[in-house]
This record gives sequence, structure tokens and C-alpha cells, in this order.
Amino acid sequence: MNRITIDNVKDMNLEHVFECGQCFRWNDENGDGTYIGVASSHICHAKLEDDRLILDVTGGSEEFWRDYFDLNTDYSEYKRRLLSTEPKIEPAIVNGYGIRILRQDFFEVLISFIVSQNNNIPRIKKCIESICRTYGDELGEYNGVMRYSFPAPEVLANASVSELAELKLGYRCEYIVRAAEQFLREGKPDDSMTTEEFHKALLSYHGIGPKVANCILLFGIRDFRAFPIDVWVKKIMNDMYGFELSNIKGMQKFAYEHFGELSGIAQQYLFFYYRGK
DNA sequence: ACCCAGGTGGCTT
DNA sequence: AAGCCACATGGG
Repeated sequence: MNRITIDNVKDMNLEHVFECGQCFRWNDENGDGTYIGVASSHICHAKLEDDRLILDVTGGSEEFWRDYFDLNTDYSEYKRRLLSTEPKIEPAIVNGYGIRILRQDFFEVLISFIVSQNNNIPRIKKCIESICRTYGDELGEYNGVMRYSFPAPEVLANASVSELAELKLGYRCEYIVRAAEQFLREGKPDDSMTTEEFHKALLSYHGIGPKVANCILLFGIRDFRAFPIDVWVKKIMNDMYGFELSNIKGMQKFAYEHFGELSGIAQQYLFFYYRGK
């Protein structure tokens, strides 16, 4: 393991980053507030001591990890802007002050959030881990456990549905194989696309609806205008603003008008706050 | 036995 | 457009 130390890190808390629902492959395995995970083909053990981020990694430059943890972005500025347009979310921001949106691999996000539908987070994690164990590459052992990469699109596209069924992915098996095939054919929707076009392109995937599409926009290409509405966010919007649980359109419009280009960031603070209660 | 989880597809009004 | 229901799995 190489050690990378990054000083003067603001607006960061590892639990907030890794438990806010944006990723599924990082865990506090030792129960000491440090997190172990995999990004690209690198294993990482992350610790945060005051404002010093200490990363023990098997690869990746400091620039890679700065990028991954989004350390070149000023989240204090995000918080100020959100509070100026919607002061009511202050408790959520205070609670999740250390959330940062990771720069994750697009394909991993695509598949992970297909798995997430109508599923709970502990089981989503198990499902994704078994996908990696079965189809990913061995990266080496750390902390007594073999670590794996997230599989390449080619590998999942060539997997059989019945094979995937053994991983207890349920009815999502077919979605996964078809999504990998489509991704290979079409690639990542183009950077020149608008949010609306990108969203529409994602909806053409079998097994991706509006909620998962918004998660992929937010976590896969970091389009912060996306505001994913799941069962938790419905409860939040009902609780804070009195929206009917069925009024998704109203909630989307509210987010667009009050959170604007930072909707996804606001959503993360709210989601983390309410799930913790 | 029932309900729920970072929902979606498909069919019926 | 809106309202149903089935879908596979495991935990509470």
C-alpha cells in the first residue's frame, strides 16, 4: 500500500460521504470510522484525522484520488447558495456537512442503480459485491479479504441471465445483461447532451425509470440538476412541504425552482438526514 | 403471514 | 395521464 496524505480538507466526513446512498462498495469494516473500498482497479483504506485525509492505496495518483473524492470543489459555497434559496434545509446540511459527491465510474453507477430498484441498501451492497466477486478481476487481498474490481461492460454483456440468477438478483438479472449490451452498443450518452436528452436516453434502457435515471445523472455524470425521488424523498417532501406522496411532478418542480443547479446536492443532504432519523 | 426496500414494465381505465 | 399489479429476495 502507498500512503497519500492530503491536508486542509474542508467539508468532509467519511461516514457522510459513504453512507449517504451514493455508493455501495465502501464500508467501515473495522468499526473505527475508517472506510475500505475500491475505485477503478485500486483498493483504498481511507481515514480522516481532523482535516487531514490519509489514503492507503494500491494505486492511483494523488490527482486521481483528489478527483475521486471531489476535493477540488468548494462545498461551503454550495451550502451558502442552497441556504440562500431554501433556508429550511439548514438542519439537513448541518447534519450531513461532510457529504461530497464522488466521481464514480459511469458503468458501475448504471448497473448499481438498476440493482437498487425496489431493494434496500444492505441487500444492494450484497448484490453488487457478489457481481464483483463473480465477474470482476481479483485485485489482491486486503484486511484478510480478497478484493475485486467492478466488472467491465463486456463481461456482464456476455453473462447469462440464469448465471446471474444464482447471485439472487431477482428479476433484475435481465435488466443488467441488456443494459450492459446497450451500453456497449451506444456508449455513455454524449457530453453535449442536455440534461433532458440524457435523461431520455437513459429511460430507453429496459429497467431504468425516472428515479434510477436521475440517480445515474447525479452520481454517474455529476449532473447536479437531477433530483432523484425515492420512497424516502417522498416522505421528506411530504413531511417538510406537505406534498401528496403521489405528487412526484410537484416535488420535481419544487426542487427545480428552489434548489436549481444544486438539486442533487440538496437531495443528498435531505436523504442522509431523514434516513438517519 | 404481511410489509417494506434508493421502482419499473405493462396493462387497464 | 393516472391507477393498478406483478416482479425476486431477504429482513423486520
